[in-house]
Amino acid sequence: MGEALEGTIAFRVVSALRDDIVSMALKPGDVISESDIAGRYGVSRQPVREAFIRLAQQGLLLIRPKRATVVKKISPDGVRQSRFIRESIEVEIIRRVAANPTPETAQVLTDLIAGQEAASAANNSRRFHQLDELFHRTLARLAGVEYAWQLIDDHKMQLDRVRYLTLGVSSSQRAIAEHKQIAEAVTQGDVAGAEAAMRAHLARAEVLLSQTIEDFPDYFE
Amino acid sequence: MGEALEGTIAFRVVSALRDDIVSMALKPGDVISESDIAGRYGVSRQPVREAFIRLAQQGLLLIRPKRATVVKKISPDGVRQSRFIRESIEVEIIRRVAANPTPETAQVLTDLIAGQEAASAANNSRRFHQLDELFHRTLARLAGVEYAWQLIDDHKMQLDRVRYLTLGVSSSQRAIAEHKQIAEAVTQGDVAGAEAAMRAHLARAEVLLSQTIEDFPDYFE
DNA sequence: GAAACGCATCTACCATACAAGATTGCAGAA
DNA sequence: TTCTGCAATCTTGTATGGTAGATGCGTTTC
Repeated sequence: MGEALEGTIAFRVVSALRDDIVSMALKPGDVISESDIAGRYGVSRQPVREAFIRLAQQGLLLIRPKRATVVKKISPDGVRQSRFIRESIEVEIIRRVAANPTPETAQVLTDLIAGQEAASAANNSRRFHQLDELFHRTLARLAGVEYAWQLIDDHKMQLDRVRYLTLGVSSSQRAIAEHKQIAEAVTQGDVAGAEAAMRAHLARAEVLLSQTIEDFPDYFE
Repeated sequence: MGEALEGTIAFRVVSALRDDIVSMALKPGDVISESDIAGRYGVSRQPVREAFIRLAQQGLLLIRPKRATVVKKISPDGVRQSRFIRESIEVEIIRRVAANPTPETAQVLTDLIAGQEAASAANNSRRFHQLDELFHRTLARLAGVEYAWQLIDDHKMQLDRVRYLTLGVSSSQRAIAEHKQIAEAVTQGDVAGAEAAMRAHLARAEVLLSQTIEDFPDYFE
């Protein structure tokens, strides 16, 4: 659904700022001004301003007119609703895929899980994370709604910020086991089972939020 | 999740252009330039440019760098996936509401339906449409995920453009009957029944798309 | 001492000028 | 006639100056 203006200064600024925000190099509550960022990147204020607009629309910045622009604090309720949205869509996806399983489905999913096991054995957590995301995006593709995943991805930025605060906690073994459950139910055409497995998989990360809020109260609103 | 810069020129331009696009006053494929719109509204290019960026991010405009900006044609696949997203979320919403029905729930829903019957009797289609939308948004509020509705609303713009091409076709009587079915299942705590009723309600508008594409091929990609 | 006022100084917003890529159409040559 | 190439003229992208609103602090006043 988006646009395509790569190569422009504004686009580079957007990418750089988004990475800084999601990786917590820019912390929630930090105030940044157009002039500030413009000077830091050696560009004029104009493309920076446009980058601010884009990032504000994605929920990462809060523009307070004539006052300042701040890195948006993480909204616990926003995180909750982002999870709701993700679960709603992913459940519907897994239903559709499980309702019409094909040989290709089984093959692709088992390949991805094998890749995750390899990445886990090699302690390559970055690769593991990439494959984890690819697993979910592939399900969306198999359901014919790849754009829907893009939507989830946008909202996942909010969740990723929380995840970045609690790095290393996730057990890759458990995630792999859950992916196997999902894949098995899907290939057998077990719609209800696939849905239950997906809900369980998504619910597992839930517990972290309240603890994270206690650990980093200044980053939440 | 959004920002809050009402009162600015850019904001006014965004609203005006969005209304023009959704109402088909600006047709898919129409080329508009920053200077063009700026002159038409008596403002400078700057706020218009920012409005373009926002609308492009919402999927209504397509900015082709150094070439032109065009009103985005309607993507049949995009419409299909927007429906998928809406159905996924609204089904999950109705499940949650039906799982925990309260006296307030029943009261609010019956009030809204009564209002729709009044609007239908008065042939006030605009009012009817507002209440129809409010019915769905209220369900989101009752489920505690009002922001999720805002997400649906963004995507509904695509669907609304199609609807605008087929105006007057919807039977308000049938819509009211379906709302009653949904409300009844919800107040009785019938989760499965509420889900089925909601799916049927959302599925009813499906048939229009292929016919609309044949009638207005130039508006689709 | 405390509260109200005013000014310096931030900010984002808007207007304008310039730059550079893309398109169009015409002119000239093959 | 057809193709090539250049130039005028579109477009969006970027830079910069000025404006108005919001803030914070020091001064003044009661």
